[in-house]
Amino acid sequence: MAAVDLTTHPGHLARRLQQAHYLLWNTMVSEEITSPQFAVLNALVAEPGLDQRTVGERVGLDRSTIAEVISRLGRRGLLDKVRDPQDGRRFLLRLTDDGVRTHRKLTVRTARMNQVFLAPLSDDEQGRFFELIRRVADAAEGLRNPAEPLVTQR
Amino acid sequence: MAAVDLTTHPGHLARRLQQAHYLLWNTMVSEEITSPQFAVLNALVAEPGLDQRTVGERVGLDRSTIAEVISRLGRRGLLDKVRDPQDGRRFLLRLTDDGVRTHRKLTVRTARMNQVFLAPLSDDEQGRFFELIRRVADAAEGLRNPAEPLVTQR
DNA sequence: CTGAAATACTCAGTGCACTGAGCACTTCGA
DNA sequence: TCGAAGTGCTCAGTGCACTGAGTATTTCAG
Repeated sequence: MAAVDLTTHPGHLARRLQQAHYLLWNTMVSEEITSPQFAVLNALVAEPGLDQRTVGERVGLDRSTIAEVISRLGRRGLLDKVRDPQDGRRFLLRLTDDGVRTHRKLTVRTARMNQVFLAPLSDDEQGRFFELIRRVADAAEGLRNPAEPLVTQR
Repeated sequence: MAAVDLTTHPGHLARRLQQAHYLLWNTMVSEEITSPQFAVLNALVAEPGLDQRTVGERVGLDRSTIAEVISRLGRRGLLDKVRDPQDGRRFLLRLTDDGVRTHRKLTVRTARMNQVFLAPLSDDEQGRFFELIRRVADAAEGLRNPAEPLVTQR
C-alpha cells in the first residue's frame, strides 16, 4: 500500500507532456519530419556549415542520436554532408533547397501547433511555463557538465 | 534566415526536460530499472491483479510499449503474468516479493531525486510547475480521445 | 446458437535516446 | 618529427514510443 502519486513526479509529467506533443505534431505538422528533425533543420538555417557534433549541441542530442537523425535527413535529400577539407574528421552540413523549403513550410505549421498545444494557458501562464521548465532543465544539465571547474574558493 | 527560437517551443522544452530527468534518474535512482518501469511497479502496488492494457492506461503507455516493459520486468522476476481464467484474452499481473522490495527501495530514492531535480524552484513554483504541465498534457490528451461523445447541445 | 463486432495481446517496422568501444584524423609536446 | 592525447564520427547494444496488421478469445445481436 505504499504506492506513490505520479502526478507530482516531474519525470512522469515530462514524459506525458512529450507524448502529447508527439501526437499533436503528427497530426498538425508532419508525419514524415519529426520534431527533433525540425530542430536540426532549424539549427542549420541559423548556422549553415556546422559540423555534426555542434548541431547536436545546439539542439540537445548526443553524438549517436544526431548521427541517425542526420542520416535520415540526408536520405530524404534535405541536407548535404561533406568532409571538411580543413579537418578530415568533420562533416560539414548544409541544407539543400528542398531542406530550406521544408523548414519554411514546417515553421508555419509548428507555430499553429504550438498555439493549439498551449491554448489551455493564458499568455502570462505560457511565459511562466517556459521559464519554469527551462530553469529545471538547465539546472539538471548543469549537474551533468560540472561546468567551469568552479574556481576553488579563491 | 528564418530560424526560430526553440526555447519557446513546448515540444523542444519537454524533450530537454525528459532527457535531463533521464540522466539524473540513472545516477541517483537506478541503472537497471527505468522510470517507466517504476511507474508500472507503482501501478501494481496500488492495484494488484490488473491486466496489461489497464496498467498501460494508468501509466500512459500504449499497448506495444507496455508489453515490452512488462516483458522486461517479467524477465527480471519482478512480476508474474498469468492468464485470466475468467477471460482468456487477458493476462493478470502481480508483483513478486522481489518486485515489492524493489518498488519500496526505489520509492525512497525517487523522492530524493525529485528533490534535487526540483531544487531550482521554490515550493510555490513547484506547485505551479506541476499544475501548468498537467493542464497542457491533459488538454492535449483530450484532443486525442474525443472524450464522452459530448452530448449534442441537449 | 451462430456469425459479426469488440477486445487483449503479439509482431514487424520506424524513430528517438543513451552508453561503451573502436577508428580515423588532428594537434601538441618532447 | 614522432608519438601521445584529444576530437569527430561510427557501430553495437539496450530501452522507450507509436502505428498498422494479425491472432485468439469473448460478447452480443439476430
